[in-house]
Amino acid sequence: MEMDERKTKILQAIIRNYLDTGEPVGSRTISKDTDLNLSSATIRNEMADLEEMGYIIQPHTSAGRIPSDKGYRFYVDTLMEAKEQEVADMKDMLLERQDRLEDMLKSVVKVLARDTQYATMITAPTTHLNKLKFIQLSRVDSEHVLAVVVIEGNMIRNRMIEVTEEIDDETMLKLNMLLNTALNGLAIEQINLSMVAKLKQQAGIHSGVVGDVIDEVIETLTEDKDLEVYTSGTNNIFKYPELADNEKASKLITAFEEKELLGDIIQTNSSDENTGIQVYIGGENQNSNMQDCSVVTATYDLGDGMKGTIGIVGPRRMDYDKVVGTLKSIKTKLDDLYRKE
Amino acid sequence: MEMDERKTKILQAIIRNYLDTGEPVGSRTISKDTDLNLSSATIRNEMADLEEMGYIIQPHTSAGRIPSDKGYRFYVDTLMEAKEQEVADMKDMLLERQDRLEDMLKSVVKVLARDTQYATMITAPTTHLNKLKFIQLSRVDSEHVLAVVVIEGNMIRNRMIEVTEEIDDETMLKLNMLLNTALNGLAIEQINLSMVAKLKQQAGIHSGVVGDVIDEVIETLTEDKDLEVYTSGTNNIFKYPELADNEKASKLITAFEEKELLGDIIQTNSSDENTGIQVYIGGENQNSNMQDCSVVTATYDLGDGMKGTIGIVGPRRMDYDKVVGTLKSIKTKLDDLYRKE
DNA sequence: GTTAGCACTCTTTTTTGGTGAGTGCTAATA
DNA sequence: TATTAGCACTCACCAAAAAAGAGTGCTAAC
Repeated sequence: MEMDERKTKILQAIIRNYLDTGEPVGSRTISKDTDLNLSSATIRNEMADLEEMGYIIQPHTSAGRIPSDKGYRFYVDTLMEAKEQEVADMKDMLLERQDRLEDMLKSVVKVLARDTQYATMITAPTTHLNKLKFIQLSRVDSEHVLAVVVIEGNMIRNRMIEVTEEIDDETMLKLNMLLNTALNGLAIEQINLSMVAKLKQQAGIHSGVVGDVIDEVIETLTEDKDLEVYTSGTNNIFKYPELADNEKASKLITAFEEKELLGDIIQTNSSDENTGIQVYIGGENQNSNMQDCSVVTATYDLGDGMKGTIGIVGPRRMDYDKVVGTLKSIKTKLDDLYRKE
Repeated sequence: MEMDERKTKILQAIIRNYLDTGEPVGSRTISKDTDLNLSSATIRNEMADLEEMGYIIQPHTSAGRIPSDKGYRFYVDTLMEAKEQEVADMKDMLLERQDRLEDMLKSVVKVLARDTQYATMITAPTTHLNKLKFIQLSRVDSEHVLAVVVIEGNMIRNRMIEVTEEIDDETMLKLNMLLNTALNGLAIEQINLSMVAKLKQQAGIHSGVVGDVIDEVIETLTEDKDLEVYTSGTNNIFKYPELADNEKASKLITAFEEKELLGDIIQTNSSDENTGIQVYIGGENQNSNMQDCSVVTATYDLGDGMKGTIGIVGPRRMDYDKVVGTLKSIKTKLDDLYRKE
């Protein structure tokens, strides 16, 4: 059987209606809602076909139809009209460009959650071309040396190192010189054991400190395991009965608290290169706790290879048009924001 | 009417039983469960008295009794036997002393949630005697200067500052000297406007940079607003029917996501000075979203005035003995841990 | 002071029957 | 041949009724 224009129209009507109401939609409704001028009986025949083709499902005999994952997929891929959505407040918020990236991200998810009424997550950007930019060792007190590591994209990490030996100012300067000269501009692949050994040797009695610093550098460069994730509007899942029963809600809450979702997705990131937006519908989700949800993600890019992901999680019958539109709009805003510099 | 030994025993039996089952407990049960050898009829009389005194409540005629907040309070204050509880895994975990405080805290809440089956939170320690220990300015590239601020207790903050003017190494050194000499060892109260003005003046054309650094210093010293909070086991609330209905769960989830609870509590911190442990039962909670919960908090102290709070949130009928015991044990472990140095 | 006995209350569960939305199928229609 | 009217049938949903159970308060006896 083939999809023709009339079937498409009917499917679209069914999905639109279901997105609105959340109730199974019957033949009579469609007969009245579309401009096809067909009786409910004819619609029923068509609906039987659509069901056979796998686009819609009947929850039980004598109920209307609801879209299947395949149906939603068809809708998202070919029927949806995602117009860019302005997000209230967002513009002002981004213009202020809060000086702490962290605060900015927190605001974004918060506003996004309030605007869409779904649960939202965002990952802090991680760079994947990780090059070491700068190392600074400073003596804080007689027992502590502070190592500050800055990588391309101005991500900063600190490590307080305990030292047993006394280090005078001059030595400190030398160690700084030594480390910066040797390591600056390098990526993780370019740092090897013999290099480390040589540096330690050059540091003489301070090889311990140098070793610790290098450990920190390596950790910083390879770090993506504990990527920072901010969430907002988790409670929104209770607005959708299909997610709100205890068992499902519990799983979702855990997934949000553990911030596991976006990590999973980023792993398998086959994000659409054109738009940077990806839609995962119900069973399409890898994560078993998300099988009853749809997830829409957007990859944002702050330049310098600093990329992060925004995710919106809602029920299957989420308002894809709006969500995709909103994400598109935010994505471009974020992309532009830092690129302008 | 007065509390006598028999009433106490009966009250204790009622509470113990209710903590176990979550069902209203009837006179017959108590008659069998205690060693008083009294008939259910006698128990009924006593229960009527206990109700009159406000220690127990009858949800409806012809149901058993459940403890009131006052009843729980009596139990916690005088009946409970909180024996220190070993937490499985915890010992090993702390011995390893993960070098990142953050990871350690995350592990603590996680283990705690798994062990108690309640929802848990922990705040990163904040020092309240905030003295500036050390400032380090470094040139990262031609447009960026990195300011690192360390305060007593080795809390570190970074700020990347954009500069328009070129700054050579020597000037950098001078600025560092200037700032450290002027500010080190000071608390927020000791930094005043005229001092800032003078510093800026001494910095000449670099007054902008100095101003930014001082802003960051002030922010760091006063910061306690966005105190870091880690949570775990939020989903545990679904294990207790009295918290699991959608509306209540939603509120709780939000409170956890927004991390508002511990902040509230820390504000009004009248923490028991002897044990550092505090119990808030139902309506005793300030936070309106928590009126159906009990919260047990412990203040831990890493020395140098670095204090943080652990919170365990569960239903009114939480296992106070176990929770208080566990918290005591963890608190002492944390207190000892860093003090040993 | 304690207890047995009993009527009474109130929740919870099960049963029952009715209602309505929606379907699939058949036969008539354009 | 495609569409439609008509109709019997299915099934979730709701409300009312009935039954079961747990526990109480009170009275009278011990």
